[in-house]
Amino acid sequence: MNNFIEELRWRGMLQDMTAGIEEHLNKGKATAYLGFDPTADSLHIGHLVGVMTLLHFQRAGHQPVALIGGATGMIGDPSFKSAERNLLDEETLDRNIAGIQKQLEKFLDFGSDKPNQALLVNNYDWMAGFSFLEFIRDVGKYITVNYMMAKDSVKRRLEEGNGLSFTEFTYQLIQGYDFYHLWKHQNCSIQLGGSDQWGNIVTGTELIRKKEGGEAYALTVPLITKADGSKFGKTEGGSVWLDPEKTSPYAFYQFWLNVSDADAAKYIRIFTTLDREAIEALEKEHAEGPHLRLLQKAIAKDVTIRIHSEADYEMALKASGILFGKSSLEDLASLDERTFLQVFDGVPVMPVERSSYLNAENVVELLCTDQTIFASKGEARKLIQGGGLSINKIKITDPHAKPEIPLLQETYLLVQKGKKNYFIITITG
RNA sequence: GGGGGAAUACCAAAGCGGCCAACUGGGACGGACUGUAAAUCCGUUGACUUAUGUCUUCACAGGUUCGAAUCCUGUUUCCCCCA
Repeated sequence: MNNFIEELRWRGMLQDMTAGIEEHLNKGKATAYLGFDPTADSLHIGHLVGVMTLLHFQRAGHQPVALIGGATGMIGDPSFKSAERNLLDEETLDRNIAGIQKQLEKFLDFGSDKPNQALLVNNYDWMAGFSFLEFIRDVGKYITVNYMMAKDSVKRRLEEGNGLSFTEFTYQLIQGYDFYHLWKHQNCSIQLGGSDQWGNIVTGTELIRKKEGGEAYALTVPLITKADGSKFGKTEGGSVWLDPEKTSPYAFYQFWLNVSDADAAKYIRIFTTLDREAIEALEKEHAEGPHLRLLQKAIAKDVTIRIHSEADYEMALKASGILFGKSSLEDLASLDERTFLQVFDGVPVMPVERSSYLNAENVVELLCTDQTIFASKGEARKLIQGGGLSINKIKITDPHAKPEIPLLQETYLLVQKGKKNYFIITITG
């Protein structure tokens, strides 16, 4: 059994913890929980820090509990949000919970043969039947309004003058009660969470102490930041999801590969399970040849395989080589149709009839068959004149030239607008 | 309520009768370089068109003029000062 706290500490995943937690953990197997909001049917990589925290907890021999906030998700945490959330209906919640559970199984061992098997609980199960009267009598009684108002999350909302609804105000009590419930019924003595959850977590420890004189602990992990100050986990396309339907394994792999040097050393500790020696060796190598981006590749590989699969990783690697390597028409043509379509999965497609392809006066006309690739012919012409357009990896320089480019698989043209924007023209008919 | 000023393309900001599709900066997008990076440099940034031409733009609606983003009238909105 390795030391959970030590592990988090060297990985830079320790933000704050309550006194006595180390001693408590040293006594033997403990149980900790961490909550996920079921706001979507998939987790995104922002959730990954929490998931990894639970993973380390289990690897340290302890029992992790993933709590899905079926009840709290109906309310919305006021922490660091400026406006109240829309309430989710039950049907959506059920779907979201199922999706999230499936993803958690890739990290945590839910096998019942383990003494420290992971558990998945849904606070809706114990909150749904809780009557208002019972709640204010059994829970509300122990926590003063003064205490609740002193929380940063609440204080901020009051100061901003927008106010917050009673429902939101109650959030910390519900979360506090979750902790109490798990403490009471699952012997769960620790709540883990992002640093923004600190206030909510200690409301729980407070409740446990006041209600039953019990001991409970809190531990938070830092919010992930980027060196350039922009928000972590976002691309132009939005969040990076774990669900391959929302973010393709290729895009997922690319996200990690594009992490900046400044962030890579931090992220490899947080998002992979590589041990300290391996990471330090990689860092050393990376420092000698930063352009090889060994750290980024290591993170991308580890995370992609875990979330998706070895095969998805291979595919992403292959796709990246074709898209960004010094690949040629031959490389493209060497792909069989199935692989080609997988590599370019998610790329916008513009269907063109074979007759209009054959009759096209020039490249621009072909490219502007509809608005998929360019909004106007002028735009297409300008880009071509600026040297920014390739078809099947061949740079087009003359907007008036006839589109005499061999089709891939007799059917496809791969259009490259700039370096990173790909489109496929499918010749039909 | 009285007085003054302003409204320009994604944003900021010039232009104040023809040389204005509109200076410049930022952003965005492309190119070169590179590590699918940062920094730097270069180009594009209303639409159409075989470029050197046409069409629609400078709050809105009218007007003056051969000709207006630029002058006049009205409308709307915003800002400042005095009450």
